[in-house]
This record gives sequence, structure tokens and C-alpha cells, in this order.
Amino acid sequence: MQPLKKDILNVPELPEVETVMRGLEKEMLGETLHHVSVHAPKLRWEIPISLKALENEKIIKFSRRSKYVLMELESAKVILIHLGMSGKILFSEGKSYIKQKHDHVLFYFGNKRIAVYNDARRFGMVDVLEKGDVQDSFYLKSLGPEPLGGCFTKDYLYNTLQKSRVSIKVAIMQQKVVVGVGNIYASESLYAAKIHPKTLACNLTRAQAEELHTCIIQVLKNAIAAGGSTLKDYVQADGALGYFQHSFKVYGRENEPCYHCKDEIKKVVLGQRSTFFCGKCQIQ
DNA sequence: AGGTCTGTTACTGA
DNA sequence: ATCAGTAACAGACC
Repeated sequence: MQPLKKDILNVPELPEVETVMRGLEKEMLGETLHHVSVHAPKLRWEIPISLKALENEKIIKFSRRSKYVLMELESAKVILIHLGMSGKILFSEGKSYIKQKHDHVLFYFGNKRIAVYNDARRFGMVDVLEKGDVQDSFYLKSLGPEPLGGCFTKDYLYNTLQKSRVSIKVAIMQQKVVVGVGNIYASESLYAAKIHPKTLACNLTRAQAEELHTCIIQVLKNAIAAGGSTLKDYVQADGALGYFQHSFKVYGRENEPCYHCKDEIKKVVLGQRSTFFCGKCQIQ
């Protein structure tokens, strides 16, 4: 149990990425990016040489798309950052910085400060694109709607699920259906909506799809709120940005009592990923 | 030492 | 072409 729970805190999903983005925005927006130093040849993919060439540019905008953080520079170049499964960003003072294991990219900015990208498993990515190419890029071109954006409507979700013959758990984790819902919040959303994760997506009633729509949004918003509250003092115990203690109702709680009915939480594997649910509260 | 865990893409086959 | 299922990636932790 213990190692699993520890791992949970290290996997960024949409709320964590949103929190990281807001933290970067708070510290770096309007500052000058002096230099980018790359200490690894590749993460998930090659880190482009052009990243090293970014010097003395003002940072004019931060945004998020799915689990990607976008940092826009005044030259209309955009740095894309994905944290993968173990990526972290820490702020450091240039004077006192000591390179840690897995520190791969250093963003020197402002008054001798550094935003350090650290990623043990190297499943993340850092790339730089022209602003006009971002939406149609390899990374973003086939992504579905943002769960907290206007395109993710109840009608959209119901209609999309009707065409899908995978389990509802797998369906809401598919990026084409909706972005940003990873393994943790998929289980949490289905528990909140009282829907069994093995239910075929196309078998959801309209009422179930609408309830799930509501729950996905609520679960993500609650997590973002929890993350936002940690931003007041972004330098946490381990110094990492965007990681916060958040309690889950089913995730990682196999054999523990359901908070609603006291039945034991069960675990199954769906789409190669562990899935947690209450067999009594979540009907198939 | 070998299993587990994760997000995303690539591959395979229907 | 599209969909669904599976393997792979890397490193930490037991």
C-alpha cells in the first residue's frame, strides 16, 4: 500500500498540470528567459537543439492544453512541456543551485533564478514550436475537448460514448474522447457518478452520461482547487511545484471500506491499468 | 531479482 | 481506413 500511495503523488494529471502552469505563470510571466540549458539528449523524444538557442526573450503567456504546459515567448515561439509520469519543476536560486539526479532542463530567468525540469523516468517531453504550428502539431493535433472547456458538453459526451465499444473506464481515459482524465481521476469520476467501470461505454443511459459529465468536471475542479491552495507557498517540503496531498475516495484503496456503504473497495485491471471501484455503489 | 506502477505512442490484427 | 487490444518505454520502490 505504502509504495503505491507514494507513487500516486508523483503522477501528474490535469489538475496537477494546471497547478504547475499557474505556478510557472506566477513566477515567470513577464520575466526574461535568459537561457535554456539542456542536460539530457532525450526524454520521451529528442530535445531539439533550437531550445538551447532561446536567449533573452520575454515570456508573455502561459497556458495549458491537456497535460501540456505552453510557455509563449515574444518571438512567437512556444515551449511545450509535458511532465510524463514523473516530471517535476522546481525553482532554484542560480547561486545556490546544485544539480540533482535527473535534472534535465534548466530555464534561467529573471534575476538569476532557475526553473528546473526534473524527470526520473524521462517519459515527459520538452519541445519548442512556432506559435502557429502548435495546434496542428504532432502533440496536440488529435486531442479531444478540454473537460473544463465549452466543447465538452453533455450531448457531446453521450453521443461520443454511444459510438464506443470499450469499457467506460477506458473510454474516458482516451484522449480523443476527453483530455486530461488519467487513471486516477477516471476511477474517482466513475465512483462519484455511481457507474461501474466495466460498463460498456455505449451502454450508458443518457442520464448516466450526463451524471458522469457532471462528476468529471466536479472531481477535476475540486482537485484544481486543492492544488491552487498550495500555490500560496509554492515551495513545498520537497520544493516541487504542483504536487499536493489530495485524498482519493477509491483510488489506491483496495480492500478498504467504501466511505458510503462500507463494502470493500475492489481492484480490477482495465486497459492495462489498475481500476478501483465499489461493487455495491457502482452498478453495471 | 522480479513484479508493479504510470501516460502515451507504436504496433498488430480484425 | 478505423477501431480495439497489447507491448513498450524508464526508473524507483519493494
